[in-house]
Amino acid sequence: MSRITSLDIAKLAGVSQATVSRALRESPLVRPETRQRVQRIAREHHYSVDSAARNLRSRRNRTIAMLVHEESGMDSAINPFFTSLLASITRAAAANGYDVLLSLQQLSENWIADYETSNKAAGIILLGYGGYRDYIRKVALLDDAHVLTWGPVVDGQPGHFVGCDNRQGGYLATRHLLGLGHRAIAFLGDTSDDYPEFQSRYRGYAQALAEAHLPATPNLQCQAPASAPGGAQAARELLRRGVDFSAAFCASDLIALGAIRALRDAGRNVPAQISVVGFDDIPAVAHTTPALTTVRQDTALAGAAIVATLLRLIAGQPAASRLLAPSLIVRESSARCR
Amino acid sequence: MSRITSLDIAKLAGVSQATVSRALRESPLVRPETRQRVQRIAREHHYSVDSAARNLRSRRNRTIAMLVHEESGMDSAINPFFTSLLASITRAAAANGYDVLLSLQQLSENWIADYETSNKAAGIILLGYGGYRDYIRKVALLDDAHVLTWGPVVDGQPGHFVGCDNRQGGYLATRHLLGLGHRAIAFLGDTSDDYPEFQSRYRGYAQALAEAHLPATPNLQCQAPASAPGGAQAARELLRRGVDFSAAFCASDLIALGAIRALRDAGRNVPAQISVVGFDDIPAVAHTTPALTTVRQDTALAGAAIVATLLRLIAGQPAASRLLAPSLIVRESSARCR
DNA sequence: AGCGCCCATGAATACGATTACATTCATGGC
DNA sequence: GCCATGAATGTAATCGTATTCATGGGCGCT
Repeated sequence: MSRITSLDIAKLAGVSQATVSRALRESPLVRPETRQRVQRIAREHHYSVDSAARNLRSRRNRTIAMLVHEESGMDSAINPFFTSLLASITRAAAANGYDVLLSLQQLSENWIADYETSNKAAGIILLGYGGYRDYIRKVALLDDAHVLTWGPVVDGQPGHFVGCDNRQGGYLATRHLLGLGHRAIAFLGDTSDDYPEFQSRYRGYAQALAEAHLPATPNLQCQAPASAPGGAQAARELLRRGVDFSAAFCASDLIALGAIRALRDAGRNVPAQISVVGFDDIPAVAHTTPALTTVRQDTALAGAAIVATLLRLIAGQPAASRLLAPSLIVRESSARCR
Repeated sequence: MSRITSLDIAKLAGVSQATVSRALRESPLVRPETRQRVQRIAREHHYSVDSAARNLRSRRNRTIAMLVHEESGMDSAINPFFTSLLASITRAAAANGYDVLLSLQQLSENWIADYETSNKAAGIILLGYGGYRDYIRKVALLDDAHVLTWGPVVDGQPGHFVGCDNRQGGYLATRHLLGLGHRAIAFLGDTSDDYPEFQSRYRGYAQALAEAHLPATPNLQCQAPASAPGGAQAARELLRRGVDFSAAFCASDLIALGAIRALRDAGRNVPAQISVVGFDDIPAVAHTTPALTTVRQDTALAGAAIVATLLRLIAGQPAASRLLAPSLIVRESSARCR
């Protein structure tokens, strides 16, 4: 017994296969009465269009691929921030009638071939490739591909981007701490070229300090890998240096969690003695003790913007890169400076 | 200029299109020399097989769909535990040459039609549908579909399942607390039929108590929605009752985070006065203060088991449901009873 | 009444691969 | 020396739908 096809439905409905195809696609070419009858019969027989045949014949494709960058040595966790982004992208795609293909990728020369050339997806979203600017540039130059990258928008760089205004986020966080009376504010995060987002956050931090006529002391800045252990290590390093500080702006929530950890272990109370601000607003940090003050990237908005932009690219329309405004979420980990 | 096809490659290589197809599929029918030449030419021209045509003609499909249940009113976060499961499933699928289609679904009558009937995927993985047993049963009876559910295995229930041994997890957690000298141990979690996993965890809890000749007092049990606010609310309710307890086993990490929150707000120190154990080992809880003692579900193993089982189903081979053993991760939130 | 036009539908073809079947050529056994 | 065998490749049918082109019938207009 083989699969039921549109031809079977056609026979059952007493029309031609072409009419079935048209009826199911809501074509105005078919009489409403006929359309409804065909649709009813199709439904009753649990028929649904074979997407392979449809894609082949129509030379179109309602799927987008989400490639999440996977560090080679990394364990099985996706960056928690990406989780909610991923969810909202999926939702936005579904709202536009698109399916989402998920893939965790290490850097590889030919995934474009694997996805778009092979007609598996009409477009590609890159998550977490921030540190691979050269790579993205190369991809952007393949103009038969539709690629959108989540990440920092850099003027003059080829390619299409949607990202958070990280500089603005860093600025908001630091202004918040300044407003609480803090003057010695540390920055924890990796500012190497591998993390352009962190660089922008640092820039916002420095800008806020400059506006308050404070120098961005190198002593107060500490390289931290983007993880909780990294944050803990950086905080310990800071304490070891013996510099005085009453607040820390951390380039990610995970760094902040680790830092709080290390500070408490060293007998410093957060926020009573030291205020801490994170970045991302991952789900857990609203419920930790103390609940984390952080910068929220609006993932629902981001997902919608990403999908909308990619669909424009796919449709061949011009699409501008976009920067989304983050917002400050004040919770308990930041307090007035003694 | 149209897409490059296998026919173009055939002309370039001076062979027939059929030979190209065979060469690219590593068929032993084609002479190694020819095969390599064809492959080289295909590579040089960035050719890759059109998956729509391939799927159509071969009536096969190397894609599996992951349907994550989405509560109607829920905000944009996927249950954090699913994130890592999702990652490891994707990884396991890729290792077997399968792509993964991700979809967030509310309950709907015809997603089977949408995915498998329409030939978008060869099989379906259900995540988070634990509370919809009737639904799953109905799906299981459609034997032209290949559906695997992550969730509790119930004897005699139709369908295929891979899940964590929740009872065993609850048992381990409770034994751990008993071993620390606790006698009044609370249970926080929704034990209604909507959460069969939580029911099992509760059963393990009750079993451990019984073995220690302790009753499972209803007073010590508190319904908590599966979220941090739910956990906080349940903890407050428990305090309001005025029952004495020195430890709490929470049915999920989020509940535990909320409970710790509420306990601290009420002036009870964790773990000095009250020990708390969670369930899931979501990424953040290793780094909170205090770091959470919890039951870990091995997601890497789970992902591999899920994919392996589903592929057996797709291949038409018999596949048994599986229960995976969880393990206890002792951190700081549990301490010896005073 | 006759002409043309549009609306609804049918017939036929094309999408790009996989695969059953046919063909060719060399080899070996007798 | 001839036929059977098998390896390597070519030919052609086929997968299920979208779409182009052809067709017929009803309707308005003169």
